[in-house]
Amino acid sequence: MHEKERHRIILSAVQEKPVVTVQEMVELTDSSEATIRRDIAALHVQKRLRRVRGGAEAISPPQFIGLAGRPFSVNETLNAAQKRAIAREAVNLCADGEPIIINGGTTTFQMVHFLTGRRMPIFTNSFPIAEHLLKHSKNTVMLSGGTIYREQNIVLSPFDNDVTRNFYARRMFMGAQGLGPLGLMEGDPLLIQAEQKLIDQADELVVLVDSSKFRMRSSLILCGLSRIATVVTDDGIEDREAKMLETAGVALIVARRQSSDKEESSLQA
Amino acid sequence: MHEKERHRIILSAVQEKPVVTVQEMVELTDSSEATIRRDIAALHVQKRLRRVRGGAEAISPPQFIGLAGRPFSVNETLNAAQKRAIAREAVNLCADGEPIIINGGTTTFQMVHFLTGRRMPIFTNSFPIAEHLLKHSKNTVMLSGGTIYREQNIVLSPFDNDVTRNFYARRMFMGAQGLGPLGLMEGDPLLIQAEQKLIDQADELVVLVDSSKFRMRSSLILCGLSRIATVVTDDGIEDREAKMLETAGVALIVARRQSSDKEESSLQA
DNA sequence: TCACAAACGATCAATATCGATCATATTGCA
DNA sequence: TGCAATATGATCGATATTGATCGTTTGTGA
Repeated sequence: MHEKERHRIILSAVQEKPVVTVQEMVELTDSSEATIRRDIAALHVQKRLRRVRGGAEAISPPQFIGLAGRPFSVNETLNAAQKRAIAREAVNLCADGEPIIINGGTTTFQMVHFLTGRRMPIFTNSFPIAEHLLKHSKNTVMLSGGTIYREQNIVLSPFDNDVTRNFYARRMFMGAQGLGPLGLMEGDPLLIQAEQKLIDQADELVVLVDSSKFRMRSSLILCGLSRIATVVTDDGIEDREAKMLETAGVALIVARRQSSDKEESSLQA
Repeated sequence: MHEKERHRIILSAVQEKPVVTVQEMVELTDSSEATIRRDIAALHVQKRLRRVRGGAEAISPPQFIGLAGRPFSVNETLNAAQKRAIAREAVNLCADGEPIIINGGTTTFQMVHFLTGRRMPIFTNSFPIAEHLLKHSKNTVMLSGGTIYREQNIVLSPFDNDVTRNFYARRMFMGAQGLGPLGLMEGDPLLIQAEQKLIDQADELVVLVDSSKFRMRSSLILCGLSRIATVVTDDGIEDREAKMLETAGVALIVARRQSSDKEESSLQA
């Protein structure tokens, strides 16, 4: 990864939340601590961010902390490393110029960091995703119309005749609350509604779920496994669950987790 | 492949993505590193791009123009006091719970400051207005769907069947580039398109223009004076111009500047 | 206060990129 | 065709960036 690209990613991340750690940036950019420190130092003298012990913080007022309360940013730190690794693999599936749809959610939001250097038409129903992409990338951003729901952070119209129907993409990316033999499960009826509007606007459905989601259950089923083209998850997935996807004809991508295991292996004997 | 062709490809690539690597260009043009370096060096001295280690980046203003941070930086400070006073009067027309439509623009943007304590359904096609209302007010915010145009800061769909048609309000607020005997004038065709979609969704059209706009002319006419219900402007308006509005049956509200803002605006006709 | 761990800065080797040079290929023109 | 001019590709030493490893500093909690 090149210097400019890292800088963009770091700045992108530092806007999303007020303070980022060196470790997070290491995971995000897949480079060493030393490099990240040098980057932060360089960006600091450029006054593009402020260097603090442990990482960096935004030079300007928060600007980006979730919209309404906190449902977004609370969830944000939960399994952040996994979500980022998963998001990275998801973005790797995309080719420049290829239109994609990104459904709102905390996992899919992580995709924005890896989309900063890309240039593609992106349709989303997530206000924060649209906002971040607008401010930190050159992608063409399209947003669904309707009421902005603060808690879910999505834009949803009660009508069927909105602009959503006029957008088509090869791939749609979405998260979920659970994934089991019966298919994709969601917790919030509002999200189901939003997802159902988008799900038919793309050929391939790519589902981003950390491995804990295979053990989650919910009462609302969005669609069956057969509708899913690809699942991106982390290495916490169990053989039985992988088998389930395989028999359903779902492609599986396991995102490698970058850090967090070094402590274990470096023994003290 | 000819030199000109490579240059064209490189420039095209660097416009699409913020930064391109030498390697990418080698693959794209099927030529050697040395050639690409020479090309980049040549384009660099021509100031068509900026050379950086590992590749090249777009010459355009370092990073993010458009909305980033401050919505409309240049226009923002221009006549800010007047615009604020005008926006205050415009918001004073609204009753809590009454739905309104706010068209994007620098003057209408000022309305957000006076809407922070209100609670009403607000429909807008302006991304910054929606963003600000979301973060700093409890109003119900509805946004039109479509592509987000960075320069104009509006969301516009090329289709007629978007959610805009499903929203109705008593009043619509909009700015303009000029206001003369022939009616409301706008400079940007894109804005005309956006405004035409909204203009029929409200009974009363309220136009917010500082008094300098009475002397501005433009080539694109949005609608005649008769379509306008109310004009809000500042005390720089001349008698002749007020007369013009009166004979057209347009209500006029003159906003006083901040200094004596305890006084109510003088309503004339 | 002390011990400990995390974060830091400096250094060095490995790697990637660059710039210069020369050999080769292509083009333009007589 | 033959020749000169230019463009291109390859090579190699010079330079810059990166990642790892030190010892040191800073923050934390007992």
